[in-house]
This record gives sequence, C-alpha cells and structure tokens, in this order.
Amino acid sequence: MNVTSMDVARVAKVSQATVSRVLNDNPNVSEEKRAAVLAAMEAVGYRPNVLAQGLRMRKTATIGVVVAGITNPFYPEALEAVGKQLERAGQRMVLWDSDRGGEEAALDAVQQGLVDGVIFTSVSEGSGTLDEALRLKAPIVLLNRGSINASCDQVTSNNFEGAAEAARYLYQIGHRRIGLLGGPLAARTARDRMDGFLHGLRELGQPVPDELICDALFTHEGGRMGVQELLDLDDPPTAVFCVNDFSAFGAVDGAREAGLDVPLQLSVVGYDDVAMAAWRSYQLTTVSQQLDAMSGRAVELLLRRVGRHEAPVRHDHFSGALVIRNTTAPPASQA
Amino acid sequence: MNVTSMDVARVAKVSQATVSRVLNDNPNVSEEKRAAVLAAMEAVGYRPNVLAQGLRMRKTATIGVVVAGITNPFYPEALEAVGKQLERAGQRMVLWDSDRGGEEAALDAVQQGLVDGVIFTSVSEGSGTLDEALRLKAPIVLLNRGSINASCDQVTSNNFEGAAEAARYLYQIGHRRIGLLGGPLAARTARDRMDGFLHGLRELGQPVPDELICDALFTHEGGRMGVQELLDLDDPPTAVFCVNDFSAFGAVDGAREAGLDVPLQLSVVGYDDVAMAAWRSYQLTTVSQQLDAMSGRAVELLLRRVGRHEAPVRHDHFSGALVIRNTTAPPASQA
DNA sequence: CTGAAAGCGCTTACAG
DNA sequence: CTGAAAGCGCTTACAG
Repeated sequence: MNVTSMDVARVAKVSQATVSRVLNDNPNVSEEKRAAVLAAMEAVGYRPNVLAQGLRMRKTATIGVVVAGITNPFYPEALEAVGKQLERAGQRMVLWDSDRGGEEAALDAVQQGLVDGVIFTSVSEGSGTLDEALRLKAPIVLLNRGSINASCDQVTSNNFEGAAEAARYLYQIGHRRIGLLGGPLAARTARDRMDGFLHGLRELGQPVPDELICDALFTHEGGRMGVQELLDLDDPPTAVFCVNDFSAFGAVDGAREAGLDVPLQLSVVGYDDVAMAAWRSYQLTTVSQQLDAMSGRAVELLLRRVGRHEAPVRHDHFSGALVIRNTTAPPASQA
Repeated sequence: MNVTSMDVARVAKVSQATVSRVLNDNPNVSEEKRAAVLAAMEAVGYRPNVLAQGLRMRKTATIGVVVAGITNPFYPEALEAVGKQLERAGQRMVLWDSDRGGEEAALDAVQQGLVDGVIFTSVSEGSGTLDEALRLKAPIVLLNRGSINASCDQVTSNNFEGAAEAARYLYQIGHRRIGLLGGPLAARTARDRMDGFLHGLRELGQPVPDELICDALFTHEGGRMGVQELLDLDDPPTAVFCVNDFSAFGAVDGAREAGLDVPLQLSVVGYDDVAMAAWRSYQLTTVSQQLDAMSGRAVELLLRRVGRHEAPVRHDHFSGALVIRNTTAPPASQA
C-alpha cells in the first residue's frame, strides 16, 4: 500500500513503465534493466497494487462463490473442491452465504468489477437480479443447483436419476411403505431428487401417499423433525429417502431418539455422499456426486466465460452412484 | 463495469463530481440535482466501480479470513459467526485455507491492498511473513489461535483452563487411566489444551504416562487412528480427552469400530462444542467456546485497527464451559 | 529496448 | 451549491 512502482523505478533508475514491463514479463526489456528492477523490487519490498491492476486490466483474478448455509456439511466439501481448482488457476475466492443476502451481494460484486465471475451453489429460482446480471453478460455458473429459466452455464448431478435409483433399491430389498423427506421447493436440486424418487416408485406401481411426504428443509433439525412426524403416523414407513445427507443424519438421529434401530426398524438413505456419511456412527447409504469433477468443470466453464463472454451456454450433467452402507436393510417383517 | 459515473453525469446534466457527491452522501448537493442524479443512476443502471473507489480511498471494505482445513466442522461455524459480524459491518469476506497456502496468500493480499485486514483462525507459529506484515502495520487479528511471539490483537478461549476442567471432571467420576489425543504442536490452541489437560491431572497426582499420549492431527481420521492405538495397549485407558471435537468424533467412531460401547467402556471428551456434538449419534461431552462473542470481538478489533493503526495491542480471553453429555461415564470397574 | 503520456473510474480539495 | 482538475497505482499503445 506504500511502496509503488514509481519508487521501484526511482531506485532502479529506470522509468515506471519499465518496472511495469518486468512485472508483466514483457520481453522488451534488456537483461540489465530487468535485473536492476528485480533487485530494486526486492530492496524496497514492492508489492503491486492489485486494485490498480484490476482497474486498468478490468479483471481481478478473484471469483465469488455463494453457498446456502455453510453449516450444511456439503458446502465445506464443495468449497474445498472449488477452492482447490481456483487456487490452481491463480484465482482468489470471495465467499457469500445466501442465508445472509449473499445472492444479491454477489451479483452486485460482479457488476461492480470486484470479482470476475461467480459460482452459485444455490439460486432462488426466478430471481430477477440473476436474469438481469445474465443479460449484462456477467460471467456466472450454477454448480449443483440448476435452473430451467436462467440461460447460463450449469453443472449438475443427474439428480432425478440418482433419486430414482435409490427408490428402486429400497423397493428391491422389500420396502413397500417408503417416506420422503424433501427439501425447499425453491431449490431445483431438491425438486429433481423428489421428482426422481417419486417417479421411480410410481414406475414400480408403488406411488407414495401424501402423508408420507414431509419437508426436511435440507437440515439436520429438519430431518429429525421430519422422521418423527412420519413415525407418529398410524402406519409409519419402513424406510425413508432424504433429499440430502445433512437431513438424512437428522432422520437417523430422530429415529434413534424414538428408540428405533437403524436400519433394522427403519432404513434411511441420503444424497451427496459427504465424508461424514462414511463415519462409523452413521455409515449412511446415499447417492454420491462427483463433486471434484463437477467443481473442476464449473471453474473451467466460468474462467472460459470470463475470457470471452460469447461462448455458447453449456449445461453439463454428471452421473451419481448409489453407495450402499449400513442404514438400509430389508424391512423387519421380512427379516 | 460499463456504465460509469460519467455516464450518469451526462444524463443527469451535472458534473461527474456531483454524481460522486450524491454517491457519498455529501450534504453539499441541492435537492434538485440530487434527485436528478438518483433518477439518472436508476435509469442507466449505475453501479459504482469498487476497484476505483478502493484505489482512491485506500480501502476496500473486504476482510480476509484464513481457516485451516474447512472440512473441520469447527470452521464452518466460525465462518458463519465471523461472516455474520462482517456482513453487519458492511464488509465482504475473502476466504483462504492454510492447507493450500492461504496464510501466505492472505498476507500478500493485505499488502497489496486487496483486503483491508485479515483474521487468522490458524497461524503457524513463527512464520516470518506474519512478523513482517505486522511490522508493516498490516491490520491482523488472531482468532482462536494465539501466538506468543506475534505482537498483534488476539482473541482466544482460555484453552488451558478449559482442558484442565475436563481433566478434573474425568478424574472426579473415577477415571485413573486417561489418554490424550493431541493436535499439531505448531498450533498454540492444541498445545494449550494439551498442557492444561496434563497440568490438571498432574495437580491431582495423576500424571499421564507417555504411552497414553497420541497425536490426532485435529481430524476425524486422526482421532480414529489415535484411539485404536491407545486401545491396543496392554493396559488401555478408560477415558480419553481429545483436543478438538472433530478428532473426538473420530475417537468415538474408532472405539465403536473396535466393538466398544461409549461411554460404558470408554469415555470420550472433546473441545469446541460444535453443533454436531449435540447430535443424538454422538452426544459428545465437550468444552464449549463462546464462538459468537469471540468472533464479534475479533471483527471489532480488526475494524478498529483498520481505522487507526496505532491502537494498543489487545489480547482477549473468553472462558469456556464443560458441557456434559453422554460420551462420559464412570469407568466400567466402578459401574 | 525505453520513456512520456493517456486513461481505467473514482474522490476530494480548490476555486468560484 | 457546483465544476474543473489532480491523483490513487497501474498498463499499454505511441513515438522514438
């Protein structure tokens, strides 16, 4: 903030332009001058002012990321994956949480030139501001949270198919009364998983009655309350599919609180395959997502768009895989 | 990035300076002009360029935060707490992970004027770069990770005392052979908790033999490996204190994998009181930190320092509290 | 190869 | 109250 390229120029006895040239690896600098500049930089402890560079170059080498509730264990993993890619690409990351107005803030930031682009891992469907930013050609990609309306790059799991597979699996091991713990309908991810699950069961001639469908809000507490509601039914389900792992942990915990054994008295399946899912105390059956590959793609698409805005819109799907662990078993009646 | 204050000036038929004045709520603007400018801004969809403002004002309203392994459930909670405070103060947050060179990067960023200050929730003791940044008056505060050497604002829990209390509690309910699952010695937090624990037991005439001390690396996997090592001893401990919750979950899981009942055959206590600690499947006995208060203080200290660099250095301590749940019980021999 | 100069988009004394 | 102008720290044509 203190020593500028001008100072360096002074001690190196060259023009400020030359300092800038060596900074930018411009070949048009003689070896002597380059050496002198490098030495001077070292001597005075020069750090280029990133703001000034950004103002001049119209880019900042920083990318915004918005998550929805960082306390959901899915997000730290997503941030780690995205962060790794961003770091590799020499980009910084600024973080927003949509639980605290992050969506708007991020959109503002791209338009203010503070970040070169943003990755949304959460979008409220039909937000006018997103559409507007897109119209203004702001580089934006949606990761793990698609949107039908928005015409921008999107990378998602095949949530519908993954959930359908989970449905088939539960049916196949003998369950006939299966509950669904859904997520916020504003989230396309939640809707796709719910739809896929419902579809899978319907195809097997096993439609899910309304009483077996609860909203678990994507959270542990939601999952916990959700199962308890289901368990209070006159004819409770023998298995429950949760729209994400976070709420599935809640469902397992809720069932255990009610004194049930998981999976012997209730099977639970989640979605995401977060690291915790493999922990001994849960060993959750779930659907895994290719988070690293997805994050890599998202960063790649975004950076491409930061370069040339006119690239055609892409929508990439990655497949998921059912990971069978120990929260699922045939229903007690069959055991 | 496109429409500038010049454009606004043009349509409002005023000078660019006047546009800037209304932007900055300068009282010296007539009501008519102000209205005209506001209308023009609206009409052209103006967003001030934050980079230019930052360059001029020498501040950016963004704060850097560095965490050590965002996958540790403590960090999302810390980020949420810090983020809430930052948001309230109108500051943005850029995030770095020290697992991927974030410490250096953040230090660079303050000096490049990219962020106004940085909150470290992780510092490698004796990093020369930190000292250098401090000498250059960079606004820096250490949150939850003190350092004896660094002369900068620090806000920490009273880790030594909290750990000593955990030790006393285990002794008091009857344990005499107690293991310690430590963390990286480079982290002052880990050292203080280890020291406090060891001290507490020593005072009770119950020094901990070396064979009962393992490093659990602050991670789930570390905790899991750590207990297994302890459990393989000829005379295994009946209780174990873990230096953070993340590794304590691992310890519980490791014990369960070994077929032990927690707490009947092994008591486990953690540190942090992360949300998960209260979940049914763990119900971990642990030491809570006043994370919200600590985060608030850290932000406050940092912002104060961003304003006037010469404020005297402060080092604030917050007390912790033992939270007794269900991973602790008297040893089997006494039950 | 190198320097003087313009300009990125703002803010803020400085004169009216 | 208001405008013209300087300057924040860079990059990059433009002339040599």
